[in-house]
Amino acid sequence: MREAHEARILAAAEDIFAQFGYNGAAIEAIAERAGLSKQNMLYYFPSKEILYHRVLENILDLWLEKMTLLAQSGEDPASMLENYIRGKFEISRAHPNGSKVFANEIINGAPHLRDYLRKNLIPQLEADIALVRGWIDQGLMDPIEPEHLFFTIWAATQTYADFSAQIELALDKDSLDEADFRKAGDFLTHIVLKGTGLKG
Amino acid sequence: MREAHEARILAAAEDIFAQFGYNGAAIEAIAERAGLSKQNMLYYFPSKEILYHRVLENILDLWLEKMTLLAQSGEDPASMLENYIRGKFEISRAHPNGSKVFANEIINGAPHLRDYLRKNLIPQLEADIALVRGWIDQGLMDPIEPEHLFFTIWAATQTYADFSAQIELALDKDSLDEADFRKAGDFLTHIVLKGTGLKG
DNA sequence: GTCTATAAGGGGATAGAC
DNA sequence: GTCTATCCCCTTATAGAC
Repeated sequence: MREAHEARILAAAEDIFAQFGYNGAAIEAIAERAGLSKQNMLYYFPSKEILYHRVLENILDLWLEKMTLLAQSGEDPASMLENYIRGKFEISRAHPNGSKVFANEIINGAPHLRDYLRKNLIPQLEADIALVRGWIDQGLMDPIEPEHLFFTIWAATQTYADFSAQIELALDKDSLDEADFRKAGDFLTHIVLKGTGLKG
Repeated sequence: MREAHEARILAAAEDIFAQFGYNGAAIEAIAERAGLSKQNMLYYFPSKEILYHRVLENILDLWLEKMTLLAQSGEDPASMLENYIRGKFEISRAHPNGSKVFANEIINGAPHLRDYLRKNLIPQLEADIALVRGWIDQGLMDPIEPEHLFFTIWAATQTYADFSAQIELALDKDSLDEADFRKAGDFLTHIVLKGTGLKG
């Protein structure tokens, strides 16, 4: 019972925070979307701040769990990198609102998130960078700067969630479907693998 | 006099809107940064909404003026595309806060901007896409989907402005300098030109 | 053009009955 | 756990003197 309510509230909060940002989101709007009164929702999440933290946490746990290059199952660099890219697109497709909440937070300087990122994201990134450097040292890959490879992949995959309004406008569609994400994945995979010298 | 005040207010507004979003930005904070009282600022810009519109307008005019592939002076596709990429990086470097205001707006569904983009951005994009299609038809370039090329370039260049908090954390720097932007530009240029078959 | 004062509303949070 | 009622602060915007 409590669990079901919390889940509905968290889902509603993700939507509203994504659309209006932290300050623009009214907790009353979140409660309404979850089918509760504002006061009742405050029984489950005593403050807006606490609710927001929980939403951010959920997204980040999901991301960090799945999104390390090292966790990819491929045998060779090209397929590991492709798996990583496809995986990030899949998260963007499946959780666009979570991505938007995160994006809002980072754009505003990551006031709630700085420490969490330093402790959790950065170490993963360092390990992935070391892996790529190894590939370069072995002559498997062009001598690019691995940091910028990751920044570019993150940006290019998340843009289909975060900037969907602009992309929908450009593609003249009401919403992006799986085919759009597949094409985007095809494109990025193509230029990353070929562009880094890993393939063709 | 009026002009000088308006310019200071607009600059301050860009900073504050970038950091706090539309709703989170207090006009008093903007006024303070501009060195005026809130009431006095309201003499120049009668409402928050009007001020925000002016800030958005300024950014977009700058972007649209400079950022069409067709406007690049290069002779061949590779140098035109490189100029385009370098130009977008330069705007990100020079106007990070403008980029953030724009990003906030798009993430939140572009409520103030939808019509403007449809009228101004989309036609430019269509023309640029047609140009790239021409290169593909002439066999100068791999048969990629031009839309996604542009989405990727936009995302990868703007991320150094919008997500600077994350990137600074990853690079362990207080702020990004020209060298960082140059390296980012080198990387993106390399994988785009090589990845699309335009070079090397 | 700039100031003091204040109206008007929204929204987060609490109190307390049931 | 849910409801009614309410407090209180923050913020936008206006009124009016100088």
